[in-house]
Amino acid sequence: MQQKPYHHGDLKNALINAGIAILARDGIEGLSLRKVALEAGVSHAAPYAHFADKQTLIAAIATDGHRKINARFTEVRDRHPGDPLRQLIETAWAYTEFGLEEPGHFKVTYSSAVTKERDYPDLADMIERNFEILHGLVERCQAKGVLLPGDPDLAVVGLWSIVHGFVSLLLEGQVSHNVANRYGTREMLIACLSQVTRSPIDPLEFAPLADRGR
Amino acid sequence: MQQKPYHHGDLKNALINAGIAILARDGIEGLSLRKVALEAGVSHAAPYAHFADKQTLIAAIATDGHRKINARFTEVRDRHPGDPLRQLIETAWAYTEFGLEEPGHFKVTYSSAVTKERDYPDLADMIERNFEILHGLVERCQAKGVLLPGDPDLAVVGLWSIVHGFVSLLLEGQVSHNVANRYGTREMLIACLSQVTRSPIDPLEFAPLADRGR
DNA sequence: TGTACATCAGTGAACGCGCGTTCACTGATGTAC
DNA sequence: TGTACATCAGTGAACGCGCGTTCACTGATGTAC
Repeated sequence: MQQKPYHHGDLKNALINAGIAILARDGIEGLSLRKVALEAGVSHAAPYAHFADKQTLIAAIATDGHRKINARFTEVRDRHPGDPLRQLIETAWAYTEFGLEEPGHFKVTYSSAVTKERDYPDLADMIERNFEILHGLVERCQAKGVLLPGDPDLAVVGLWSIVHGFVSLLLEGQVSHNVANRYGTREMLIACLSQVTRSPIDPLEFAPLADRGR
Repeated sequence: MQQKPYHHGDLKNALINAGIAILARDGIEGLSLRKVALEAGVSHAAPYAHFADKQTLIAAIATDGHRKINARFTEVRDRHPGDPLRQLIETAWAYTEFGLEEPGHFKVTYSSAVTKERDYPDLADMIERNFEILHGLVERCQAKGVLLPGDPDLAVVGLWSIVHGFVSLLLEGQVSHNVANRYGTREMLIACLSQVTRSPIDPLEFAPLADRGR
């Protein structure tokens, strides 16, 4: 096994993962093609064999982010069949966890850094699939009286707004320490969700003690 | 009146406004000290007479953003005394309008581009003043049954999350065209708010026809 | 099985650019006497 | 009122840096016969 084969084998995916690693280390501002190449152990021109330009790499990283979210969402949906309130809460929590665990990747995934979805069909496809998961979730919640009736498209926007806003405010350090020090992240999320939810949320059931103060 | 007096007179504020202009034209990525100086009609080293470094200028721009939000918030509060639901909706709308009218300025204002509030007392002060306005609003809403009872601090986080998330998703182009083309911005905002609100919102009262399709 | 050749992935030097920051300077202003 | 001088705001050249992208190249792989 030689240490440095001339041909990498799977450089395309290696570059995507290198990009994610850079995002984790240096944040969204620190993402450059040259760093990505260095991280992947390859010369700085090598990425151009796999990506037309920086934008295209970013689109691939965003697509990967949507894929990870998709995996989390479907896992939650399938784990709690017939329990829309639980699905709602755990889906929101999965989104929050992704944001807190990989802030840079999260921001790229939901930023306009990639403007033209039209040019990246894989990305547009994943975005739509995730929208449809939320759509189904919202419909089930409405059917059980967990959410108000009404156009589910609007309800998705409302639900997504509150969770996305919550994560964004946390990541940007906007939530006053006065509040964030007194409650755990999951507690705060559940407090946000209780405001939109039409059935009361029992804190003992949904915010186990293990999460208090987290 | 000579065209180019050697001394500007009010360069500090001129630089802040130049920065806001750059943000409007080139967005948050395009903000550089050199462009700001050029925009203000001054050599690129001149800003250092007024700001220690780029961070400090950004902090001043963010402070100005919070000040503008503060002006909008207090105006709304004083225009609708004794009507917390109206105050809630118009405060949310004022926030949304600021975001849509000045996306770059909005993003800088609510980003972690300036990390250490501790070092910018004016900024921290404005942030706290705006938090307190929201705090008062939420308490009035709770007292009238517009919002659920509970720790007002948590309710502020929930309310702010939904509005901030809504604006962020709009600015990042994440709201599917399928939805955004069918509803006006104000309609969507009010749909989001109806989900948190405990008193129903009459669309005819709060989303006048003039705003439909906007 | 062996050879010629096309194809492909990765290299390293080079390009031009805009950036934040510094530094010695200069022009204007204000104050002390 | 006039002069000397300290203070201050703005200038322009220069620094070193990292960036995206290009280009001629080279090493490895795969295929045709």
